[in-house]
Amino acid sequence: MGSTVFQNSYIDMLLLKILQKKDMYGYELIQEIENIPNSNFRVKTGTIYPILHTLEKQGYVIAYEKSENSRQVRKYYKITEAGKRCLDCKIQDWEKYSAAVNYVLEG
Amino acid sequence: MGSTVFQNSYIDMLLLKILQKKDMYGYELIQEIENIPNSNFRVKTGTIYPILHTLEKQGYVIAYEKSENSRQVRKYYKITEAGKRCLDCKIQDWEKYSAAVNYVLEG
DNA sequence: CTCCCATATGTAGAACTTCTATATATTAAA
DNA sequence: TTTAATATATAGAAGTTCTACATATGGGAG
Repeated sequence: MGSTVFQNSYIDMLLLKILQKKDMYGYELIQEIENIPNSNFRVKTGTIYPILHTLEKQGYVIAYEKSENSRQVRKYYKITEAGKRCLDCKIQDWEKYSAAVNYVLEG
Repeated sequence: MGSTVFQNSYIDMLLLKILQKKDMYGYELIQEIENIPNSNFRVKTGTIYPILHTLEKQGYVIAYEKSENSRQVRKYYKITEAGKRCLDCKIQDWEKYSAAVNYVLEG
């Protein structure tokens, strides 16, 4: 089955994990990721919006629009139960992957 | 500059790290990676040989042919000083990356 | 001896993921 | 009023890995 271990940067996992804490809109997620301390992470809009659309198609998040105190409408994303299960899988994959990499580095 | 944090699966790093321990040929490296315990890593010949050729062009490894006790000629790869410096950089990148991912997962 | 499988290296093209570049619209500040 | 930050979006390029195939040697089974 899917041993696509080496074609996975775990952005999806990070997005789902962040959304597990609270609903956010795309632009907010970009800043959240770029503000991870000591990371220097950079995610482009051309990366994140398509990923969010895909996660939505897969049923891992649900999108809804919300306008706070003005006409400005933002598209919020909420993690679903399926998304939480998917997140658990991806976390397991990550732990297995990072443990294996660290095994080589320490061996 | 290169903040391409999310397009790096660290196969190069693993190869260089393994070659730091001892010289190996391509097929041997594949088995070495696939035998990492609890990893399920799978690397295809179509992945590893081009990467080795690239590492060679970059001057991070040197290739030499060796035939042990028969006509069978194998292409061994040896890490260079530049390769060792590159490895140190990649390890630092990995540690930064994995620490940041774990920060999100634990946060 | 011959067939098959594991070993061993290699390449072309597909597929997937992320980046670059651009477009559009709103809001706040200079 | 014009600039920058906010906010979403898409097309096409670039980078990385995978699939599939080609080729060749060596060892074991029959």
